[in-house]
Amino acid sequence: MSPRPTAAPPPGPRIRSARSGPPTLEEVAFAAGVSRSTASRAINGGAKVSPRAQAAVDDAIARLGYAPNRAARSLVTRRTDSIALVVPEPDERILADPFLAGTIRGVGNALAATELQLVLLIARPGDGQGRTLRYLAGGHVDGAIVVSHHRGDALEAALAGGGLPAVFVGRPFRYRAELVYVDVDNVEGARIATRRLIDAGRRRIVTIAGPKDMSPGLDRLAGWQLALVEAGAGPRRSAVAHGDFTLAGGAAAMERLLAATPDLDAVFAASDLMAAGALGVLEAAGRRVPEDVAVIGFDDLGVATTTRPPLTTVRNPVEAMVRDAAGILLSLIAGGERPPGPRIHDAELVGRESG
Amino acid sequence: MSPRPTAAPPPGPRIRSARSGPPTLEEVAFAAGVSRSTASRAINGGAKVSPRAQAAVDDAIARLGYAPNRAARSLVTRRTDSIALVVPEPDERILADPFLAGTIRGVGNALAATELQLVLLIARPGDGQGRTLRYLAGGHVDGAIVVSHHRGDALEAALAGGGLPAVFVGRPFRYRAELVYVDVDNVEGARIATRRLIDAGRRRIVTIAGPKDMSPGLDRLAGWQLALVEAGAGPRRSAVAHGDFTLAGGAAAMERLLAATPDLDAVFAASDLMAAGALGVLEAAGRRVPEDVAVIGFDDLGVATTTRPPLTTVRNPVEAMVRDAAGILLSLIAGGERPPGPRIHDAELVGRESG
DNA sequence: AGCAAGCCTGAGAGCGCTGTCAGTCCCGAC
DNA sequence: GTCGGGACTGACAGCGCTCTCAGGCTTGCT
Repeated sequence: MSPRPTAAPPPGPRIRSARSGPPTLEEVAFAAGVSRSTASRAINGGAKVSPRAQAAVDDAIARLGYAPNRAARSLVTRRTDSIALVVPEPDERILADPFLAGTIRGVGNALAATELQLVLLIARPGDGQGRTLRYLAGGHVDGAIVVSHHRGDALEAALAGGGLPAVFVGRPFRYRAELVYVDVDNVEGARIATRRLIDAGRRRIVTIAGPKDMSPGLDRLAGWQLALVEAGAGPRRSAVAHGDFTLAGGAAAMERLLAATPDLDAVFAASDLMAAGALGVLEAAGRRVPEDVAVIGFDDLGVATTTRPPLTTVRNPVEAMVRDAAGILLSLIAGGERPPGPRIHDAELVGRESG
Repeated sequence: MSPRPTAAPPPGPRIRSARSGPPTLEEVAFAAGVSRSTASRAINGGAKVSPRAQAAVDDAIARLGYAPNRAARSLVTRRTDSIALVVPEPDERILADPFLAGTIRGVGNALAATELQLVLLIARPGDGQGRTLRYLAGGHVDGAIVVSHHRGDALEAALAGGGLPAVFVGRPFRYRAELVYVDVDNVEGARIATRRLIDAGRRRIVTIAGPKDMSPGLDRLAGWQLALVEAGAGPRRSAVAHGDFTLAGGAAAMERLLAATPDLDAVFAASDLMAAGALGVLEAAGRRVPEDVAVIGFDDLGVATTTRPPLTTVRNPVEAMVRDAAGILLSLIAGGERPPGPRIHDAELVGRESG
């Protein structure tokens, strides 16, 4: 019983505390004149609680400014009411920052309607299996959304067990049937971009591909190849240069391409940032865009409109994709069935001036 | 004692142990042949624990794959071992995404060495005092880093009480002595940028300022004015146009400026994104950059190198700034003294081609 | 050899909350 | 008037962990 000494400390100076900590359920119950159990019931769901008791508790909560202690609750319910967003360390070679921002926005939106909190886990590369995995396995979150991982990420293996509900954003490099993921249709996106180039009469279409250890890099390269094959033009080895999704990487790749295939008249870059890098090199080489060389990028996450000329690109619906992932995760956590296959979002061509 | 009924529930599909949930301290202690207390001591700090016991516990932990239950620990220690990163909803008018990414990277780095977790709180605009404030006040985190808020954010008032250790990144719009913050020297940054323009012989230097309800917007405007006054040239009213830190906003502002001050020969934009927008308008208007009009931006967070010509700009050391903020917060949480004043980082001019 | 002083260790009491279980109370029905 | 039953309610047992308290045991000193 003893509802804790309600001694009066110096007039509670600030927002919370200065008293002996935030109010507890015990105090709420006391203030409402009911038992702890009833107060608890009134707070959660309110089934089997008389309107009178409910009102009393609600009132007490408001008066005291009560907020349930998450730790205590989670200790008994075994739920944490928070999910992890696992992102790779945003190093130099990252897909570009806008991607991260879009991701966060998407998850944030999806979670806004719930009481779930977002715990950001930055998977540091050197860390390997360490911290992140331990945290995830430690039952500190109810589920996880994993973004943009590289080949060999231990996460995939660890999460494949299905112990923890998890959804990947972007096809896991090493696919396993148990893994749930959402993605943009990278192959198709690259295909339609390349197709546009072909339809415009370009004859020597090269590509700046992404890293070989990231699925978007691979898939976009495949789409480019596919389009060429469909058009009856087998791609040439010298027409591919790998970049690392950065501006500088794109520029370097463009230089290699120019050297290997001087007669190129179009380039499909696997990311806008790389396309931007290519633009610079092209200009320095005296090639006009799009007159001499058409350029198409991928992502449309911001950079595409800042370049000159503005980039024709393929829209990567990050936000919708991530919101989707969050929705699936929520359902998984609620005990829903694992969706039969990945959820692939359409990639849409955005025509601008570069190609 | 009873180390939990090892009844066999339907084959627990969990990632960890098919037993009943993750291992507990009790189990570790049992495996190590010591008491729960000793095991606990061995895990935390290990003071007053014999090497023998310590080794036994370490071994047991490794064997069992034990990870402390955060909820239980936090329930008794009253610390949550997590801090909040409060970011505003990244809406259209946001300072630009790279800022967010840099922020996250900075905090991540600073926290990497600790056991602290990062909880991301997205302060939705419509939400007002709601969720975010309640969460912060609810004792769910040990401290908070608050980023880039607008005028009137209720956070400032709520956090000024000092109940929760908090550090702002960017000068709070309504400054209070109790508020701790780190910032880049916006005034000085804008001043040196403008000064460079003056020294280059530019005579009619206009500015695309930021929104009037954000401190960086105001401060950068002030720096521009300061430089002009120092040079003996009072700024003219028509030489200022406010943008909203976006590309489109910058473009619109540039158009207004061009109309109001056709003879302008230099523009200082309060952000690179706005500068990029201005670049487009300038080109469309047939003004060459930098020959006819010099352009300098602010931030150097990525866009500056993708524009043509590349932007001369002022580097905003976001990452260092945020890392600094995290350091201060950590010290605050540890009971350290509140630093006497804000920590202001130097803004550095980065010369490129636009001005 | 005897005693104080450490050094380690184990027992135990909760932290705040939920959920089970056994009532209590008030009905209408018999 | 009594009884069965539904609607609510309160007591209580932990969830897993930390931390205070008392020891038990080894040392160091006299």
